[in-house]
Amino acid sequence: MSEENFEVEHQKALHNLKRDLPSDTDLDAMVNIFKAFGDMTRVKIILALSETPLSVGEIADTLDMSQSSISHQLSILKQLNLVSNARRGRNIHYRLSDQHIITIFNQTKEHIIEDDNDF
Amino acid sequence: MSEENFEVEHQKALHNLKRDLPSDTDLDAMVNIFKAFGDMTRVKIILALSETPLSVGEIADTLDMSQSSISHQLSILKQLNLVSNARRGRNIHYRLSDQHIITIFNQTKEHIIEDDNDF
DNA sequence: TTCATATATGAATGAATGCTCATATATTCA
DNA sequence: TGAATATATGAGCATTCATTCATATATGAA
Repeated sequence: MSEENFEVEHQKALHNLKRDLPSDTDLDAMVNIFKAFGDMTRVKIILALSETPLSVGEIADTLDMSQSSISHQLSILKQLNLVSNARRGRNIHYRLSDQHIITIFNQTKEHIIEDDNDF
Repeated sequence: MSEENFEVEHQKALHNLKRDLPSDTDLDAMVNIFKAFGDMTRVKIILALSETPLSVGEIADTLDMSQSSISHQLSILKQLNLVSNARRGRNIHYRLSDQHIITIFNQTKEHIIEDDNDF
């Protein structure tokens, strides 16, 4: 494409952008999910749950963190429908609510790996 | 699977978890990328750049935000190799450095959509 | 070189957020 | 029912972080 054509196309795209960009309301759900993924504790919880359902105590044990902290984080993940829970005898077991989550994690890992190849 | 077998498998998985969970160092890169995605401004920047390369000023204009704010956010995205830049005459044009990013966004959108179907 | 334009950057500030501590709630077992 | 165990929750605190403001740097035009 010629330089002039690039400019023309660029201006067209630029003009449409402001109109076409999703609104805050539309993006909110996505941003909130990424916020949830942007914390080491929550990522570890998710990775653990991707192996097997776990009780709050088991997660706290596995991650060497307080019961309270894990419970707080689980409530955030639950509110976003990233995990679900169910009582199982004396405990409450949490599980991933959607396998998409792991796909997203893997995709991100791939991005990082390709990045490292730049050296 | 019987209840007893479930318990046995569960205990095995639990035992392996602590050993197999990636370390903070391993997860750091991923968490940082998700942190970057967990901000409305940066998400909008990325969505805009997915349409066409843009200068700092054009992005600020499109998002109705200050030049300084956009520049700060771009420097974060650049440090994570999510965008790259190149001078183009008087301006500096930024572009997405990897199409993976859009794939991740779309995957996340799908998660949200499936979620909504629960009602 | 001098002026104008585009971008980057450091400090300051207010808001958001993760953890802890104390405590409330809920379930099981004796 | 009462004690023990598991989980949830609210307040407080320290930290992180996004934006603003002021200013520095860099390029192009005259």
